[in-house]
Amino acid sequence: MPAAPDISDSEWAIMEALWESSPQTASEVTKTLRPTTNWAENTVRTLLTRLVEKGALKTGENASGTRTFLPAVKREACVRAESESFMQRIFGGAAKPLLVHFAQNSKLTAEEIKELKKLLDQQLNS
Amino acid sequence: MPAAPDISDSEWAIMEALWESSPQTASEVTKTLRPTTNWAENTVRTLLTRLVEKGALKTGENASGTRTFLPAVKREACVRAESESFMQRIFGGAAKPLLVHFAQNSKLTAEEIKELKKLLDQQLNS
DNA sequence: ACTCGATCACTACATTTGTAGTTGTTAATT
DNA sequence: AATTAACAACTACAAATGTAGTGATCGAGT
Repeated sequence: MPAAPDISDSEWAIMEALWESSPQTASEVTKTLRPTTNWAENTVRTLLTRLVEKGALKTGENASGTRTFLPAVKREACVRAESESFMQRIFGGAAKPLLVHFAQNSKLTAEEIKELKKLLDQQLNS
Repeated sequence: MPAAPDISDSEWAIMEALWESSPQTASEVTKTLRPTTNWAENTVRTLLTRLVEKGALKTGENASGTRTFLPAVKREACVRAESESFMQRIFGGAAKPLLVHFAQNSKLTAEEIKELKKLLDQQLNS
């Protein structure tokens, strides 16, 4: 599996669309994102091209011979990479202060808190 | 308190140095960061200037009349802003998946897990 | 007074990012 | 066949970022 490339903000939106459902053609992606971004189709095409260059996407063809795009890297890998670099940048690489920060600054429901506690317990036996 | 401005990667290193100890002159900051970054003094000066323009730093003078720099925004506010935008970008703004991710992907010690659980409990009564 | 090192204020310049526009080709439609 | 709509491939261009270099000034030491 290829290393997760650097994916910018706008590019991330494109990736999400394709992780969500792929393959898609450029115009399909544009339509998918239209409600949120309102980008011109050429903008989407530029981003798609850049993502292919970066190795984040691969291309194929649909039945009518139109180029389609699909992820070449797993979302989970990219999330891990971005998370790692964020944690490094802001929390000096330490997970605990990060978790403390988000635990304190988010309004979590009682239900969510219960689940998180359970998850932490599972981390213990491993 | 001023809104937290956008602080880039390199700039963040400068801010950390000054949150850690301020005021500092440009050459002091350079020396402070030298071990980690090895930046030329002019690089540091450029970043300092940009941060002042952005309103992230203020300037003063030391006894010898040399310009000094000090934070104009609190670290905690910047951490919150960066964290917020990261959570938005990668986890669609939802805290729980983020917490799940980091809880699962970090090797936490038993001690840390205990502390985090306690912290989560405190979130309950509030 | 001259020189040297520190400080300042500008300028420089390649990359990356955000956001398109322009041109050429092709396939479907009158 | 001419028109038009998609699609593809380039080109555009400003702002932000990373990383300095240059030239002017000023105060300290010789």
